[in-house]
Amino acid sequence: MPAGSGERAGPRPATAVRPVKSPDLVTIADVARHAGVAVSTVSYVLSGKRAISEVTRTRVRASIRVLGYHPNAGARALASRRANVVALVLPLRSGMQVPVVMQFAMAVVTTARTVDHDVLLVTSDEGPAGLSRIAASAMVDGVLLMDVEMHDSRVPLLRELGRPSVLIGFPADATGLTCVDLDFHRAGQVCVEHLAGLGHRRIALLGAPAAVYDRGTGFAHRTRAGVVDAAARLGVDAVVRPCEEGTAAVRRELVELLERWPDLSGLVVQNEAAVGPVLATLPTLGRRVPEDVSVVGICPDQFAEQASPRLTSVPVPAEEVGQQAVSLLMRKVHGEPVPDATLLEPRLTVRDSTAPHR
Amino acid sequence: MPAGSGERAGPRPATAVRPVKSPDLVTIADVARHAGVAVSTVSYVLSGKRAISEVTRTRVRASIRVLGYHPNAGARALASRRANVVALVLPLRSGMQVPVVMQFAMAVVTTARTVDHDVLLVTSDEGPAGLSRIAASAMVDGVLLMDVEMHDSRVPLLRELGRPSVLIGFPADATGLTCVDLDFHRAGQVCVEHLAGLGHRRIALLGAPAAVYDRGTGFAHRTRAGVVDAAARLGVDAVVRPCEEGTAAVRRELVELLERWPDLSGLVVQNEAAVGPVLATLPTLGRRVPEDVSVVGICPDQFAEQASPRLTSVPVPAEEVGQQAVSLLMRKVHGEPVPDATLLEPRLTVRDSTAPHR
DNA sequence: GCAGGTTGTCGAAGCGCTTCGCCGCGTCCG
DNA sequence: CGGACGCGGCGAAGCGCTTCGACAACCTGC
Repeated sequence: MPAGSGERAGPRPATAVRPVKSPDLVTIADVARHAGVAVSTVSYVLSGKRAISEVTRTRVRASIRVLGYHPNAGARALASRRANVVALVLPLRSGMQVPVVMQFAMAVVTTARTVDHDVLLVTSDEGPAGLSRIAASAMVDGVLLMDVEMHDSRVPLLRELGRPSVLIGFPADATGLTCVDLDFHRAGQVCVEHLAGLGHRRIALLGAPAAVYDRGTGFAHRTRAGVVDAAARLGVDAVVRPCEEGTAAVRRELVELLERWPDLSGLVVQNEAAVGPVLATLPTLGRRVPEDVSVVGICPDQFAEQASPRLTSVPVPAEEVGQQAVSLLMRKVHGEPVPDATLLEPRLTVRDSTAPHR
Repeated sequence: MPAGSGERAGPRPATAVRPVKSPDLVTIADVARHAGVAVSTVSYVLSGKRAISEVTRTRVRASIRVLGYHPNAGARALASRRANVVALVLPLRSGMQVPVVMQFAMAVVTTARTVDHDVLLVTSDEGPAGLSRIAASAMVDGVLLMDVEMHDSRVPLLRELGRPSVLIGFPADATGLTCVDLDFHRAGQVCVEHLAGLGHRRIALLGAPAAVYDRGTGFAHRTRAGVVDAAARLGVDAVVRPCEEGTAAVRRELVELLERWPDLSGLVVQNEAAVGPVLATLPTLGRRVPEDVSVVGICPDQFAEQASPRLTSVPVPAEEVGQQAVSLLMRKVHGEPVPDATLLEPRLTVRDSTAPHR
């Protein structure tokens, strides 16, 4: 070793040290040498795929810690044919429920980390090519697809790819696919049941923006179906309408709705961005919440809590969906069988925005 | 080829097929064979690092297309010591401006793709360990850090890491770091200048939630400073207050503010979640917008457009910041010099929520 | 007509890791 | 007491790619 190369009394504060070799580099070979064992032994200590004696194991672990060793991801992927990375394919477009998407993403990342995987963020606007690239380059072991539409162009591709995948949301034809989502159909029903139970006989669903329905996004359609179903079954009149975002649009919609059906007394709102405006606007139209009109939201709890009055709601359990999705994906990656469909039961939380019909 | 191995009328729905060879595989060797050249030649065609004759090049390209070849990312990373991936480190916590963050993320992904890079999503709640792991495992060529705080614990670490990095936001001590952001200080000034120009003599800044200030988040502090500066310079009275999210909190805040300073006629709102409530609440307190009170927002254009009245605002140019960040990062990755600080000039768009003081 | 460049292509040596086969032990059993 | 076996460890063969040096073949210009 060149004398005194390790320490410097120079002015530089950090970054010093950096032993002998080039920038990064602490390879498994370094660890092996330091611990006085073979490279393969270190590998086995790490993977646990073969028995290693207690004593060697601790020695190797110590060397790893001392040297600050982290396996090179590329090399590992190459040799093991496992990248320990999953792709998260997010839509990138208007009308999507941004905070919910974010919650999903975060839940996915967090859960993935607990099983030693990282997350590659892919936008679907790169289209099929993006998916193929990711898959073919073996960058990822599996794919998580969000915001799936009823007739989603990515779905057939995904089938061909033959890579483990899990969809968050349901396409029209889910054959051979693994899907997870809140049971929106049931969620729609639950909202109506709640309102009907309070005696409301005419209700409205204020849904996602029209573009979302046109795109055939599953959750919107399924919620609508659930609302219509339950209404018919319970004998209440339900009118469903898409709703654009923005205070002005919401006001317009409400005015029209109340003009046409003055006896409207229950509202289901499935549009995060509309919740605030709806609650703010109703009083200005002479309808108090909940005295005159009861409002149920399908939106994150955070919104419901912050609204005033606090909103009775069915939250989208983003966290839970994200966790489920990752754990299903991991099972597929490991070749285990998984159920095709996982529907999470909606839970309605009663707060201050709903009351019995007068 | 085994006769008829491609199609199967069997009962299994998907996952079938799996032609001849093992799972994935179309390697560079396959391409070379198909094109009748050496492996290295294919590599050079791909990278353009050596001259290849027109004729060979097209032949190779054709083979690549025919076989649907995509280079194995792991192998490439291993051999070239380049992962072609950048890490995007996002905060995961309350009080953050979710839609803006999302916009950043999307801009980053999109821009990264244009320079042939992918994006690994990392949450900072894994802490320093996460960063070290990512860096040491050579998964990424560079790091993008979002939502940087004034005294951010990740910053010293980042310095030591010696990996190319770019921060979105500014820490207190930015020595040796590359940072990009909207010039929030200037943004605060611009808002005040606009209001002062309209004749308003007492204004308030309704800022981010208190937690954000406590955390020492740069943009909040810098905006506040800008507001205070400009107010002093222009001789207007400015009061600054943090503001929690939620309709109720906003109302409380406004009531208090107006009680204490009845002559308040200008409001700067830097809190996406508060914009709607503020505009909805002011009229109920007997203040029309913009006749009695002028409101300027620092928030995404989308919010400003959807508000009613349409909000005069300084948007956070997430798209531009994202692009800048990526392109700076790429230059660092390639060893080129880059400026330490990139401050984007704020642009104020006048809409319907501000008017001359009466 | 030949030294000295180009230009285009090839072969081979790794990059850092996993994994397979092998082997020297100590144990257990027949 | 010898063969079978499990345990703990080693060495080496790749994984698919990039890159370096070599080297034909083809120009130049004197």
